[in-house]
Amino acid sequence: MTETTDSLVETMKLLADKTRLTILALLKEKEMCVCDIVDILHTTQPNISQHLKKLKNGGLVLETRRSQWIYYSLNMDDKPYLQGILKELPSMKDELNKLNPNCCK
Amino acid sequence: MTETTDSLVETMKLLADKTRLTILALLKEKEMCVCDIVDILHTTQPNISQHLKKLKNGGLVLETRRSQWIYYSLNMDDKPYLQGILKELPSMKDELNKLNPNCCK
DNA sequence: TACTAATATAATTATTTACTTATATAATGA
DNA sequence: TCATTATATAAGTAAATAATTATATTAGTA
Repeated sequence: MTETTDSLVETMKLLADKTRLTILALLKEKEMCVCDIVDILHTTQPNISQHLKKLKNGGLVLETRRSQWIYYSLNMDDKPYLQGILKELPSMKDELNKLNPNCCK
Repeated sequence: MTETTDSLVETMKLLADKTRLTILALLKEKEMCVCDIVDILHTTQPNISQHLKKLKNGGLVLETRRSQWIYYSLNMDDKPYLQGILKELPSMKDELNKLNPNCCK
């Protein structure tokens, strides 16, 4: 049940960035496509794309393609301690309401 | 009950380093003085001292001086989610047994 | 097939940060 | 007071990394 210190450090590095932590907070609400996330976080698409890649490689998110959109979802399966961390973050519900209705349509 | 994202990021940065994470794993077992930690981690005293300063500033450890030694102890009071993270780390009990008996004496 | 939209990748740059070496401070004891 | 031990601080360097800009890939559609 105990992880190696090295792999835990790698996971903590993923969480030690505001953009990535906010992405995880968003995905806690619901799965989202890249354009949704770019919309909310006010940064560039390549920036989000690179952060998502890191989160995916670290096993924190899963991706599914549905036609031209790629949806990302939170994966806490093998990291139960994530729940306690993400619980600390403020709710992102307000941001979800502001989503561009033309995104992923 | 929810922290700001910024302050959570700062805490995650503190955890995203192998030396600091190992220090926390050690302090989970018992409070220790600087020379104990230097002994176990095979690095230099200034290096440990600087890591301890960061952990202290981030509120993750407390320090107490007892004559010429300064003891550090884990402080999870306002960060309950730390428990779940540190639980993932391997036990440090073996390292404690190897401690130099002349340290802090 | 050509065009557009969504997303990923590559290369560059600037910032952050861990570690090292040298030095300073603080406490103890002769 | 002087010497020693424990710890902290300062300055410099090298490595890691987030963001930007440009370009590539993939899917859908006319």
